[in-house]
Amino acid sequence: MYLPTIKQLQYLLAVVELRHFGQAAERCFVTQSTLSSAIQELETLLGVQLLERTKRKVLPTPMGLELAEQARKILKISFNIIELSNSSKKPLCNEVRLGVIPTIAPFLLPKVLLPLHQAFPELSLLLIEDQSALLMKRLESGEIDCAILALPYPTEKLACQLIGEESFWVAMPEGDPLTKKCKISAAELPMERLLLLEEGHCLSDHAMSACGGSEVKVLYQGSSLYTLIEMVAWGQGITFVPAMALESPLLKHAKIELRPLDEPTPHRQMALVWRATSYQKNNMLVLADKLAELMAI
Amino acid sequence: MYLPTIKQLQYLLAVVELRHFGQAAERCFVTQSTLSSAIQELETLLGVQLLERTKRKVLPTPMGLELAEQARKILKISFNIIELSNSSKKPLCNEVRLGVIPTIAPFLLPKVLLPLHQAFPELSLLLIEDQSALLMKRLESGEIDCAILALPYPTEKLACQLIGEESFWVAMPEGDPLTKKCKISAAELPMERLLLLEEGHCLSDHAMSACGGSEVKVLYQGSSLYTLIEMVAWGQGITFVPAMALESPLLKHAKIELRPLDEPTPHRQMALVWRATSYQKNNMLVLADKLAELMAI
DNA sequence: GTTATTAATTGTTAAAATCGATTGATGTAT
DNA sequence: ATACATCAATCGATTTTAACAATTAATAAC
Repeated sequence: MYLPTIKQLQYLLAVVELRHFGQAAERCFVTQSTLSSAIQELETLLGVQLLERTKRKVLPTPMGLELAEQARKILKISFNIIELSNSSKKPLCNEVRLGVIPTIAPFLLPKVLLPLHQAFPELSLLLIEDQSALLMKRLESGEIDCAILALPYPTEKLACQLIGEESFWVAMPEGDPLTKKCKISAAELPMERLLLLEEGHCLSDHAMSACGGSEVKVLYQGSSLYTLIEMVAWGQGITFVPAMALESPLLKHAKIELRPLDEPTPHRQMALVWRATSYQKNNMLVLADKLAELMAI
Repeated sequence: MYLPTIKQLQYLLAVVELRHFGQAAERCFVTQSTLSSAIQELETLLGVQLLERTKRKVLPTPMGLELAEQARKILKISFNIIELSNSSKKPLCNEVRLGVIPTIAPFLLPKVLLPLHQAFPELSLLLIEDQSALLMKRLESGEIDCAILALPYPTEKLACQLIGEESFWVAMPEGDPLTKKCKISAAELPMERLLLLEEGHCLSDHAMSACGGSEVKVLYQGSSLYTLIEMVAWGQGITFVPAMALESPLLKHAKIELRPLDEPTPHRQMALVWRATSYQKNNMLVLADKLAELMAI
C-alpha cells in the first residue's frame, strides 16, 4: 500500500492556498519543476485530478480542496511532533519516574523535593516507594526511569552514581544501660536485643554487615522504621537507624536515645541507578549531582 | 524546516506496537536494516530518543509512545486520503455542479432528473439557473463544472457536446387570425406584434435569427417565458416557444394556440459545455450522452 | 562454553528527488 | 497585429536517498 508523502501534501496545500505553482514552490523552498512533478506524482498515486491547470490560473478540484484539508491536518500534527520533541530538549524538563527504597524515602524526599523543584521547575517527578529488588524489576521493565538505592547492592548492567553516604546510629529506649556511653562499638552491641526490619529491606543487611555480625541470629520484625522505633521506645530492644533519620520529627519526638557507633563507623552509601540504555541517561547525571549537592547540606 | 516522513512514522509505530525491529520490518515489507536506519534518522531529525534498545528487548520512551500516537493519527488520515480518492473513481459518482439557462431548465429538468438519478445513483447534481453569459463566467471561475446552453453561442476554449435540438413554435392568443394556418412561414409573422424575452436570454436571438429577421425592431419585455405566455394569452402579441415547452403543463393550460413554423424549421441546438481542462472531463461525455438519450425519448 | 537472537553497521546498488534550462501555451500591452 | 510577459510542463543531468544483503557485536538461553 503506497501512501502519499508529507512533502507531496505540503506542496499541494501550498498550491491550493496560493493558486500558483511558482509562488507555492517559493514558499516550499523548491523549484517550480520539483513542486510540479511532486504534485503530478501525487495525482498519479491517487489516480485523481487535484488541480485544474489553465495556463493562466490554477483551480483546485473539490477533491484537491478536500485533500488540502487533510494535508493541513497532517502538517499540523507533524509540526506538533517537532514541537513536542523540541520541548523535551532542556535538561530535566520532562517526567522522571523515580523509585526510592522505604528506608530512604521518608527522610530524603522532604529534604530534596522542594529545592529540586526550584532547580528544575519543569521537571515532573513521579515517585514510587518500594524495596530494592522490586525497584530493580520495575527499572528493567521500564516502569520507572531511575531509583535511589542503598549500596552495596548488585546493580549489574545498571548505570550508577553515588549521591551520598550516611552512618548508622543505634536507637535504644530511654534509660537503657547503653545510654551511658557516648559512642558504641560494634562488639558492645547486645545482639540478642537487636530488632531489624523484615526481610527485603536492605537497611538491616547493611547495618549488620557493617557491624561484622552477619552470622548472628536476630528477629526480623518491623515492617517499617516507624513501627520499629515505636518498639524500641516501648523497650522491646534496640535497632539501627540511618543518620538522615535523626532529623526526622518522628525520631525527635519518640522516647528513645540515639548513639553513634565507634570507628570504623558503619555506614551505607546511597546511589541513583538507571538503565545504562535509558533515554534519560543524560539527565541522570544532572539529577544525581543535584541530589548529592542537596544531601550534603 | 524538516519534517518527519510518513514512512518513518509508520516504521516507528510498527516497532512501538511489536517491540521488535525484525517483526516490525516484516510488517512494513522492508528489511530490518532499512527500518533500523529509518528510525535512527527520525531520532536524529527530532534530536530525541524514541526507543531504548537493550539487545534483548525494545522499550519505547515516553516520547516514543507519544509520537507513535501522533503517527497513528497521521496514518489514519493518510489511509483516509487513499479511501477518499478511490471512492471517487467510478464515473459520475461525485458532485457535479450544473448550470442551465432559464429557457431550458424548466422543461428539461423535470424530464431528466429522475432517470439521471436512476442511471447514476451516486451522482449529486447541484443545479444553477442563469443566463448564458453568467453561466460562462461561473464556468470559468470554477463555480460550476458544466452548463447546458443553447447554441450557437461563443464557446471558445470550452469543450462542447451536443445533446439535442428543438424547433421553435409560435404561440398566439386563442382565436388569433394566424390560428387558421397549420404551419406558419417566417415571412407571415407579424413582427410588430412579436413579444420577446428581455436582453440576455439567447432564446430571442436564436428565434429571430432563425427567422432571418435580426434587424427587426421588437419589444423585449418578458422576464420569463411564463410571464411572456401570460401576455400572449391576454392578447398582447405573439411569441416563440421552444418545442420542449409544449409538453409543459403551464403551456397546456394557458389560453393560447401553438403552431409550428414552415421549413426550413427554425430551431436551436442544446449542448453541454465544460472547461476543456475540467477534472470532470471524463464524466462530461458520459453525462452528455445520457442527456442526449433522455431528450430523444 | 556454545548457540541463537537481535539490532547496529557496512558497502553496494537502484531509485528518487531536485535543479536549471527550455518549451509551449496564453494573456497583455503596444 | 505584434511583441512581450507569464506560467506550468517537460527534459536532461546530478545529487541525494532508500533499500538490500551480508556482517558484526552484544546478549540471553541452553
